[in-house]
Amino acid sequence: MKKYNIPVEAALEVIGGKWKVVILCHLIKDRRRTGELKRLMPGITQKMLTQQLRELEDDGVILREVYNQVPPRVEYSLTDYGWSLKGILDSLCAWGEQHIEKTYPNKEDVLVQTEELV
Amino acid sequence: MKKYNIPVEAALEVIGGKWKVVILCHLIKDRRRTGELKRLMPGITQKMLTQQLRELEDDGVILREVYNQVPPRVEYSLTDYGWSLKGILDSLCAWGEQHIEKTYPNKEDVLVQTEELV
DNA sequence: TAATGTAGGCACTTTTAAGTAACAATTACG
DNA sequence: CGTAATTGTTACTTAAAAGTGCCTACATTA
Repeated sequence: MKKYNIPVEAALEVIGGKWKVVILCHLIKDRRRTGELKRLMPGITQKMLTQQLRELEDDGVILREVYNQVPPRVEYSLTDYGWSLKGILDSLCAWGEQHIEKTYPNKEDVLVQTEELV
Repeated sequence: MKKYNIPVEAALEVIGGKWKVVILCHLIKDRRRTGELKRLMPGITQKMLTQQLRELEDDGVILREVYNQVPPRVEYSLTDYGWSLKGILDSLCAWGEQHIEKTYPNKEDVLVQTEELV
């Protein structure tokens, strides 16, 4: 069984890694289907997306809903437990914004325009 | 120059990875010297510790102070900018605690007793 | 004189994370 | 009948993160 030295490590195991926080930040705004998430995250590969979504699902923070259609339609959303991360995610997003502003004079240089993709 | 799709990625670049949040959680309680941090984080190697501390220093969230002594004495502490992460770190720690409680019936099984090390 | 304690560097190896590419399933549509 | 659309799997490869072992410096202390 996994051992932690301090409790925060347990949180990192759930939302750690390169993609999970980003995925959750999108799902906090809206439920999304797979293809939408892929478009919102131009860098991610199909494999990584599926893998991260599975792990988040296993940890109980997101819900995967399959609609019986062809072509298939799968939607992801936060569970109640996932919503308990809202405070953290909001703070992280806000901190990231002001960090960019602090670090780069004009954030247009570092921020890819994604709004259009939403 | 690094490009982000959403601002939160900038935050992850500063506090992402396996160790940085843990380091910051310790420094938020107290300033620490290198050896203390190493004892508080039994899993970390000297190399990783130094490396992560350097990066945190470069990002302006921690301060490295060298005392001119032999054997050397180096102390790390949060900068003002580092303190702006307090909300996030506190929330993460709290979430980790309740996640352990939710996930494991008795947390003694997963939490290594570190209190004695402090 | 030789060992101790502290912080850290460096070269190298291993492990883990992430990326690539090809393929499956299914039905509507032209 | 062949193709597009959507989600996902699998085997393989590459890149990044982390770990290992050995080395330095130097005043103090035994």
